[in-house]
Amino acid sequence: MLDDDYAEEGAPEASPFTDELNEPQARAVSIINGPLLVFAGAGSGKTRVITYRIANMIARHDVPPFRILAVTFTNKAAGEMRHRLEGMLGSAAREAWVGTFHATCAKILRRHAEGAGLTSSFVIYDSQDQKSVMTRVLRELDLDDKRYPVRGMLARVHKEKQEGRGPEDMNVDSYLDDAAKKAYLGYEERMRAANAVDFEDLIWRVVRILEAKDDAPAPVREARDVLRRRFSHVLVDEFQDTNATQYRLLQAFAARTRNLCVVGDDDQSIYRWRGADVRNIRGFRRDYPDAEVVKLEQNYRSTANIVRAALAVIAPSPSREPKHLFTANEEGGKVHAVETASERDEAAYAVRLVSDAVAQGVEPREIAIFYRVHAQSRVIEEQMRSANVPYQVVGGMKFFDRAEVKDALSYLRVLTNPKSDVDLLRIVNVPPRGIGKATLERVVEHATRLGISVFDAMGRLDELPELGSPARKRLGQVRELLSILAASTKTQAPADVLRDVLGKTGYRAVLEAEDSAESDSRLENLAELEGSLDDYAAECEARGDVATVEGFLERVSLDSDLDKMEERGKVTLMTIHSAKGLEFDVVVLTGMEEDMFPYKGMDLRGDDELDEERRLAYVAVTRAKQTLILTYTKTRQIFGTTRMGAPSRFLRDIPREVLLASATTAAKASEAMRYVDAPARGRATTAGGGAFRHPQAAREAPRTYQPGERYVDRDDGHERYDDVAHEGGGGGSGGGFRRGARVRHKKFGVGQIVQLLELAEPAVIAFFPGWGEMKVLARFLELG
DNA sequence: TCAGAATAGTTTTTT
DNA sequence: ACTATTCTGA
Repeated sequence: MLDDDYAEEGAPEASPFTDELNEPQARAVSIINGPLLVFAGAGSGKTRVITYRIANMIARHDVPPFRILAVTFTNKAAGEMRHRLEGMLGSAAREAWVGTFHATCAKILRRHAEGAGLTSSFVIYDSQDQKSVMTRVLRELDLDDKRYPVRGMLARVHKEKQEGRGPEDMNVDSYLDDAAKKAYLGYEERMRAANAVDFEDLIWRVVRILEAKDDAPAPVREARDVLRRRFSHVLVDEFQDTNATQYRLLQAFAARTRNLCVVGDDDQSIYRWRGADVRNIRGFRRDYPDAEVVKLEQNYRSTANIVRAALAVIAPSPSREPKHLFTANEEGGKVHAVETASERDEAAYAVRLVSDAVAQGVEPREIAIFYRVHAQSRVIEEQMRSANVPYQVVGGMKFFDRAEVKDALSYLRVLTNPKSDVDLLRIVNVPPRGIGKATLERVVEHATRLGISVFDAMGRLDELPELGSPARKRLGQVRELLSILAASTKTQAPADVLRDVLGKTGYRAVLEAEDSAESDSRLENLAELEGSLDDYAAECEARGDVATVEGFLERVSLDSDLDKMEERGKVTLMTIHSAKGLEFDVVVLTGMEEDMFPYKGMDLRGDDELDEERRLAYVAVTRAKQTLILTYTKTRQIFGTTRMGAPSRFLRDIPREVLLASATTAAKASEAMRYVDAPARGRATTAGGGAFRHPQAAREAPRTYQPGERYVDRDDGHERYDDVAHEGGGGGSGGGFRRGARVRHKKFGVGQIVQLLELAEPAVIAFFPGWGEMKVLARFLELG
């Protein structure tokens, strides 16, 4: 299987990176010099190829590890890569630069802060912080936030930055452009005064150093020359997700040697809305016409049926790089498509499925439930909790987004960088110190006028004669307090600094005095934060580094999942976006309805967005190794109102041979109930037992399918099968009680039996309109 | 200054 | 329906 040239290099059998590579994989591993473009299909062993390739460079070709730069988009991917490299090469691997774009650039900027016009204590503003800055800027510009919403303006600024344009480079063709330009200028000015950067800055500032001309100031040129010589081999994963500046960064780092390897899959480009540009892949061929191209097309992850489903989903996508994903894996079970009655029913079904899988011995960590938007997780969580299935939600409200944690972090950030206005303004009156809005506005305005930070303005209160003496005194006290705390930052362990902050500011005391469930949970969260500071310190010590508050803060801003994904024994709930790069034995993909997936926001979405949704569906499907279940509901509560949904077009793209369609009992029962209610409006009732069959089905001869799959046809043109999984329950107990029978309950009214139960006494699950599926003892029911 | 009321705005988000 | 922010009145 090995590439000939590669084999000739005489790999001893024990060498870990020659084993089990197919031909294109081996080729990708063996080409270490010159530009290389690797198309890595889903599940094609990409991570292995990347790590083997790096190992090959170091162990066989004597490339010094510290000359290697490998960039990823997530910390998880970087961590995984580092881990595998260490497994192959031992400690030598630690010298290679393996990290995310942002972490790598942050590290470089700390080192070359002067060349970037920063001081090394700069803070990284997250999107909340950025929003505060922009809000303030727009207010100062007196721009109407109806016509110029904060989010929109911020998005515009980020777009400009991602494409490497400063405010002065902007095209101004409209009032909106003009406003955006002013906002951009104001935003940059505020960020500068705060010694803060956003995520885009991290990349772009390094690019600007690397691309500096010879007339640049000396510190910039020095930094540039150092950085240009820094790496001999550059590699990037998930190349389809790079934006313009990120691509420039890679090119600049690799300019000297041209040893640039990009690995990606255009079919998995799902971050276009965030500035990622798939065209970079085509651009790469243009920029490096001599690039070798390798395609990894064999899928090792999924069953043949899942691969077939995936290919069917992606096939209609236009302008794809030609490639032929295939697998030698076993056929596997069919992909299930399950119709459910409501999002609650859908969630309940997903949870039932998950517990069944666990009961059958599947590791919970090998099971995931996906959804398109995070809002869908709530119902699922409820069902998981009531079924007692341990789960974890990835993303959503993060620990570091909690108000009290943000407060504490803001204190820490102010202590390391008092210029950080967002942080200072967040905590200046927390806990309440009697500093009012009017007072702060005056100080902020003064700071803006002088182009200085709020903290600095607080040190020049004598320039603000209009301030009353109580306000003056209180502001002075805060400044004093912060200075005292800042002094201890230098000498104390990070966790002690936090304890000091919570104590000396009275923050903890206020929460303790409150003594509510809410305040208790806040205190707990703060204790957890202290814990994570301790963990951080321990880690640093193990590595022989000094633990600093700054170091911790950087990690917090760049690590989204400090709360690790590694949790054993838990089922994972997450959006499809966060599932990229992962794999699970069992995947339940929920919300497969038009409007939900493909997602349709408030405005009509164009073809490009639709294509991206399609790729997202492809990503979702290709996460599954063994079992894939797609669920959709007939009705869904959205913004308070109930919406009827049609099955997703992606569902319909999957060929029938690989699909097994079914419906939950509730879905069928709700259908039946609609029908039972219908006679009043003139629809004839078919005699006995036909409750699950739509009237139209009675007129047509049912088509024959495999045993166990009873065909159900309906006038919406879709085909479904009876739910095999739930067929079994309840043999023949109970006189007259049988599936489909109409029953009356004192409280719930008229309903229909969906399942018979064998409990201590006869019981059933019955569907009652307005109540849903209820478990009731038979003695409380009458027939009819 | 603060609490309760009104109101707006609800995608995805590796960093 | 829900929540996170903003407004308003005491």
